[in-house]
Amino acid sequence: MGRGKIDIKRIENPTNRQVTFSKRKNGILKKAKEITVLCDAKVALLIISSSGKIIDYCSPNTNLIDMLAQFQSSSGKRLWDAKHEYLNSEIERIRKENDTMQIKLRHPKGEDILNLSYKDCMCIEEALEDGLEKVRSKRIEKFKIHKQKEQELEEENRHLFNILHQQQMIMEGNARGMENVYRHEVKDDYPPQMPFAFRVLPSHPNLQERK
Amino acid sequence: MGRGKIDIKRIENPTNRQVTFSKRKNGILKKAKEITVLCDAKVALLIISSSGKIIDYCSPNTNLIDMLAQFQSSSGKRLWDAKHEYLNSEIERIRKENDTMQIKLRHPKGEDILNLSYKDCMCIEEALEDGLEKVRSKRIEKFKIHKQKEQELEEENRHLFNILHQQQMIMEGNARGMENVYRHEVKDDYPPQMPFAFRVLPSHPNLQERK
DNA sequence: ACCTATTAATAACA
DNA sequence: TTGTTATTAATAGGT
Repeated sequence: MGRGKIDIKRIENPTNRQVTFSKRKNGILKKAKEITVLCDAKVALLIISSSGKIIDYCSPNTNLIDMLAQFQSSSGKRLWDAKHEYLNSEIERIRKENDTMQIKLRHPKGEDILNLSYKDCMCIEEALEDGLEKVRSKRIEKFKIHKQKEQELEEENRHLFNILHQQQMIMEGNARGMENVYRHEVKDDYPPQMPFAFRVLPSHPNLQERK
Repeated sequence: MGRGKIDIKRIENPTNRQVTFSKRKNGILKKAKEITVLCDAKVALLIISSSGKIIDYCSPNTNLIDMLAQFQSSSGKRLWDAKHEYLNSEIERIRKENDTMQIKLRHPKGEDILNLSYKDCMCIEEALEDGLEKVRSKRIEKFKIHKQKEQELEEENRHLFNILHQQQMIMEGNARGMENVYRHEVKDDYPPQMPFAFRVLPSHPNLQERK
């Protein structure tokens, strides 16, 4: 059909091929639409040209997913089922792992113990004793570190307090017009308008546990 | 094209519709094959007749899954991606749950403790003390039950032993032709050929823990 | 299934 | 791309 018969083989001329693709694509699309209407059929059509252009069609009374699902279930061929099955089995596997852990998490709380064997019961008890000992020793270790830090901070505080006190003595003396005996030892120039209590606060913040 | 022009509307005569379906189906299939060869295109075609017959075609240089995947990724339309994404997110969610539990399972063993806060450390220690107490009391409970069962079995064993011993005395007496004094008290008739030791075994099986 | 008159599709060209 | 048209291909209706 056309000005001459053609062999059904790849059209080498790219322009020609492109034109033929465009025309025949329309032809197939038309045929697809016709068979759906004439014969009450469902058609899904997907064409990808050599240049990568994608044309798709699906009968209006259905959709691609449904058609593919129907194809899959009735032909037994796998499209996405295989992957779905894999993912589902993976979920089931992890869920089981999860359940096992859930049970293991209850044992240290003393739950679900009675239906265990005496031996398993003993194992849990021993594990708890062992764990308790470890936690306790580590906690004590932590406590010692905190205590040491506290001592260091107190020391530092005391030191800072002394320096500030000294400085304030000088400031106050200076304000009254007295001789500046230790001027060279102090670098900072605090405004002397502030009352003493607001400038020196030897409290102990940061010794409490954060977070 | 044909002996007369037809309107593109549903063919009501079922036989006619079926025949037309068959012919046009072949026509579309031929066109699909031709465009693949002529234009170096890829075609996937799925036709389902009104009676449920499924016809599918896919260009030989590809396959349905690849074509659909290509369609999916380039058109953005969801075929199976949506479900895959859901399943994947579900897997991730459960995995995270899992990881959290893994960590929680390590704490009662005294692991991963040092990077916790002092407060959390104390919490774990207290939970362990509490759990240990519970497990221990339950274990003791179990032990008491076992002990009681053991006593009962020992009692029963003793009783059975006594009966058997009595019976054997009678048997042996009988074998020597002595008078059967307690014949009416014993119902079972043991063959007296066996030596004493093989017949009575007052050992204590089943008192060990099974499983 | 096959036949064939008739319509539909399309190859080549513009 | 789109349109035209000579020519081939598809197919409706009948067997």
